[in-house]
Amino acid sequence: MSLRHALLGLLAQGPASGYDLMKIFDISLANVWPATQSQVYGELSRLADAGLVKVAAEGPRGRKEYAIDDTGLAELRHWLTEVEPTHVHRSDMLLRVFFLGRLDREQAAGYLRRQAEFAAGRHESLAGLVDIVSEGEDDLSVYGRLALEWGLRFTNLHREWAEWATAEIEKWPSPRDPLTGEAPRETGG
Amino acid sequence: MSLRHALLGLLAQGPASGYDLMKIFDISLANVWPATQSQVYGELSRLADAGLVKVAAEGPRGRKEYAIDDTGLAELRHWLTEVEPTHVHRSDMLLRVFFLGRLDREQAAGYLRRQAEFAAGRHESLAGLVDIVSEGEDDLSVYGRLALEWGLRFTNLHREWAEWATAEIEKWPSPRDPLTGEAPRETGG
DNA sequence: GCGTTCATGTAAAAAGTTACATGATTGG
DNA sequence: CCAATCATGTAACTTTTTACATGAACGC
Repeated sequence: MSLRHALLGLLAQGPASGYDLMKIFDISLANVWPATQSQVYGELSRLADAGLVKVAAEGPRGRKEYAIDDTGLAELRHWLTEVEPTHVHRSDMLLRVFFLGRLDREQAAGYLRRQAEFAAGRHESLAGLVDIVSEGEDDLSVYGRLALEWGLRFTNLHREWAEWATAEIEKWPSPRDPLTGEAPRETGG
Repeated sequence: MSLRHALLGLLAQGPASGYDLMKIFDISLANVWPATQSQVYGELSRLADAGLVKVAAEGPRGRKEYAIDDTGLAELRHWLTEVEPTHVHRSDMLLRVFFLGRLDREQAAGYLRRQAEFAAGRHESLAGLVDIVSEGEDDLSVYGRLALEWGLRFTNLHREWAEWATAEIEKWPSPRDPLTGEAPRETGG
């Protein structure tokens, strides 16, 4: 139920509408916990039903400003201090790696090279965030910078690993056909 | 639809039952794409309905051995070469980091220290896999070793980052209360 | 007036989790 | 014969994705 806690965490900074939260989400939390508009609005309703937040004010265009309640704050604190992170990672990028043996060596190396390039680009775009985020002294900015540092290290690891893996593959001499040196599988199925 | 492709990828190595696949999953793919028994059996049925795999043999205890079809192989190759990885990461561990400002400095540092320990433990358990996995010369082992290297680097990054972040927090002098040096928030809500 | 931004929702489908249910076969 | 392993499935629920639908208010 992390989306729920993400919303509680943001509302702990101060009241906000679903629309506001969605924007904050997109610029700050999307890298660690993406959420869609439809999810955010739905979860806010459920949060209000459960009494963890309440509609503190209504504005133009049906705007509802939500504020966190004491039960919400307690739940947030409980989640932060008592609930072990799940540490479940899914990566379709790494999943593909297991099956790279279905491709010939060049294609497999190409895949990894593209991953290195992707990671380099992602690293640059995160690096561009550093200046923007370095201003704020609010909790979200201060702690967000720790998460950003994680992102910089991660994208760097990603690139380095992919470059290493590319080189690794390229130095294997077509392992399954030592006699001819030919690649065992070609593009056509 | 990565689960589908994970199953196709495993079946590309040779025929297997849902039960077999589940075991292979648990020891090799679970770190990059966890799946439950109920998901595997369900997806195999759908895969068979879609004509990407077929039941090649039936054994004792209702065992169904699935084999990949040409359409399945084509779909696997298409996924490997044409479909961009989504690069969507969810981490409730990092999500919590954004909200660490709700805790006092010691609690926040404690959280990060626990993450460093967790990562160290995970690293050790992956390192233990190296010997086991270093034998196989089949595709899954050969390429799985690349993924394992990723895991070793990742857990190492995780630990280093968490240690860095702990130190970072500990050197902040209760930033929101420079006059008294007292922590601005205490444990009680 | 008109385009942009603000603002909220619903519906359906896909994916993933948890729990339950059932029973055959094998090895000691 | 009995425990462990093999083996498959269903049901209910939660979470996430995608698409659609609607309209008010603001600024120029």
